Amino acid sequence: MAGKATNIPTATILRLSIYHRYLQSLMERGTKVVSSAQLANGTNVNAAQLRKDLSYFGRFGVRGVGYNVSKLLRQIKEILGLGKSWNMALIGAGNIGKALLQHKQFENHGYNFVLVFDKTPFRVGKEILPGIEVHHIDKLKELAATTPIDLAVIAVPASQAQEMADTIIEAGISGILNFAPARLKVPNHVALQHVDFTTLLDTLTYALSTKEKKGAYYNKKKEENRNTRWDSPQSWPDHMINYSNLLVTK
Amino acid sequence: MAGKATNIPTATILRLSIYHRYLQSLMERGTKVVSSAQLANGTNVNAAQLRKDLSYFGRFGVRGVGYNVSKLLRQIKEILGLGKSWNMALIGAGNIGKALLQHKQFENHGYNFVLVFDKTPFRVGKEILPGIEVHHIDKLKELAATTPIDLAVIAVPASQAQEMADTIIEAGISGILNFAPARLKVPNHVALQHVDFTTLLDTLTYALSTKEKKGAYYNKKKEENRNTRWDSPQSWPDHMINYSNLLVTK
DNA sequence: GAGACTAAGTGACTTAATTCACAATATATT
DNA sequence: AATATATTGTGAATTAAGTCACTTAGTCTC
Repeated sequence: MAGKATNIPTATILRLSIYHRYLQSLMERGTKVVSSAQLANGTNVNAAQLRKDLSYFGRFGVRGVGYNVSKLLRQIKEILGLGKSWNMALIGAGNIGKALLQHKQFENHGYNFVLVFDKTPFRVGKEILPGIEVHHIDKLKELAATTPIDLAVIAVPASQAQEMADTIIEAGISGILNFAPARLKVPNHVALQHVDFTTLLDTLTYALSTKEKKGAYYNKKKEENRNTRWDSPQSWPDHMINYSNLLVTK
Repeated sequence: MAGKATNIPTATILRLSIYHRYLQSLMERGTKVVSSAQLANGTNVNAAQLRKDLSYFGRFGVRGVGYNVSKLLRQIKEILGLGKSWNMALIGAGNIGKALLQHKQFENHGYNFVLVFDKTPFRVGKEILPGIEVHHIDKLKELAATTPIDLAVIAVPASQAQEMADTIIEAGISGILNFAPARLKVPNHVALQHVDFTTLLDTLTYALSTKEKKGAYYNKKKEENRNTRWDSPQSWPDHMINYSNLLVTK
């Protein structure tokens, strides 16, 4: 059935974005049609899962044939709300903030920083980049009234992050991408994602530590593959691909 | 039972890191003892889940009392493999890479960039920061032999990311944090995490779009809370906290 | 246009993660 | 030392996510 009202797994949305990106690269390469197996392989996903992910939203393929690349691309854009351009405010003009501002990828995808805020005295009022002035965070609500903001990106120290989030929400913004190492509390209508460097690194060290200590959490299941060498980088044999680095951030 | 060999959910490891950080802040504030309820509240997690997370590794609390902050902190450090310091190589000395190099948080947590690589001619051989020279990526294997590297951070364009990952793995490094917008394939013994800005943003726009269109995916379940106002930032009423931004990256 | 073939779509099943709810065990109090 | 109270630890129940395997519906060939 098309476009069910069933609960859509959060992970599905994330994968949709990944399919989207891969489809774009197929598009650029001039590929017209793609099968669920190919698309799944290119994004490290199970083919049935890909089909199920799409099935939450409709029927986009042709049986016996596959998916039309440009059509599916358009449809995923529609689902995710891409296609239009989104205004973002950067909160925090430090190292990370500045790097994000200069990150080309964002504008290519329709994400544009239109306002920058900080509260550190020596930053406020300065031009952080040619043509981009840093405003005091107190002006957020006022400026957001004239320049509508869809999303806010928090890149301040942990100690200030919650306070910034509250300010952002009070200004009527209801999407937040948080780079500060702190788990924010936001009311239910606000969409929130965390980018948490050290937490991700910690999961890596855990993996490395257990490998050393117990000798291969990994190898347990895959011991039979020992003879299968992986000497040809670029295309690891399928059974050696690491599907295990799942990640959850609340 | 303590320290079971049961399969430990990946999400548990991630939350352990989050508890760890919160415990550190409690420590700094001088708190000696904390209950699962407090700790869970501070990290936006269900108290039973926190206890279960810990139970995979042992029994760390005292019934009727709670957890000793410094003791639990030490034990989580032990589990995650923190405590020692980890050598990292940065692959890609562009905007993001440079920002990561300057990111103080890393050294505070025992993560140190000891080598920087790139392949862009005008960057190689230059000092990207005082005292830090950029090496050509071809030297990775050679230099990694003298300076042991635990983790590699990829911050190159998507088109080069897989190639870099292969090089890294060939040099014997088996932990990767990838900032490039591409899903990498790595053999099973390699631990991998993705930091995928646009994908995260896409999940936010999805949330915003569906809210607009269908009017509240969110409110459905929480309609009864409409009368409960959230006018006091900093402490949103519990039932309004957004627990829904789960995230998965394969 | 009949038969062979391919690949989407999906209900049923399996596996994994989360939450409940209560027994176990500690402290504090009188 | 008996009772009240607090809070952990965990088996059992629940909910959610992922995979299998089959049905359906297209295209292609002769």
